[in-house]
Amino acid sequence: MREHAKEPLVLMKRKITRDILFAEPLERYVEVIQQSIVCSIRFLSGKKPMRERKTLPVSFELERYFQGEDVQFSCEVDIAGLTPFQQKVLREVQKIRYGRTITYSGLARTIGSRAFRAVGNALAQNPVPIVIPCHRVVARNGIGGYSGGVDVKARLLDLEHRDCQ
DNA sequence: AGCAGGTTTAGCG
DNA sequence: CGCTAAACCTGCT
Repeated sequence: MREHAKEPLVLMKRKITRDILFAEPLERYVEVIQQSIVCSIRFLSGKKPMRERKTLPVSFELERYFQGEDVQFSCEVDIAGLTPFQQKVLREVQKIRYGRTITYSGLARTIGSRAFRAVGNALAQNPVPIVIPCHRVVARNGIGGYSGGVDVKARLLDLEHRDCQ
């Protein structure tokens, strides 16, 4: 199969920092990548022990978050590459407070749309899970989906909920 | 245009 | 209650 996809020509090489930290509640490693001021986060599936590396401010914030603390993340996120609709969704998600949840359809309503499916799609584009708490968006009858794995979502919600009680 | 998606709702067993 | 099917809206080929 041939691909003639036009690659965006981003050759600017900035300093890239890559941290690794273990999230107890998730029983999983989390990778934090930051170039310049923008960061991205993803969950690693590998289970074998890795060397942790915590240098970035956001890494320490995440560490506190995983200890059950309501953390205000300071890291700057770049969602300029996303569509206006997707940006709208993610910005709205940032307003959801710790321990609270909203449904896909409810979130769609607050941004003046009925596109609950598109909302889910937009959430899947979130480059920074947890910092933009897309796990707090749940299905009307159930937990809904999660790009990083539904079990991760469940553990995140559990972490926030047990702190709330 | 056509299709699929981190849903939702209704309809039926 | 559990399952299936159609509908709604956006984004990617």
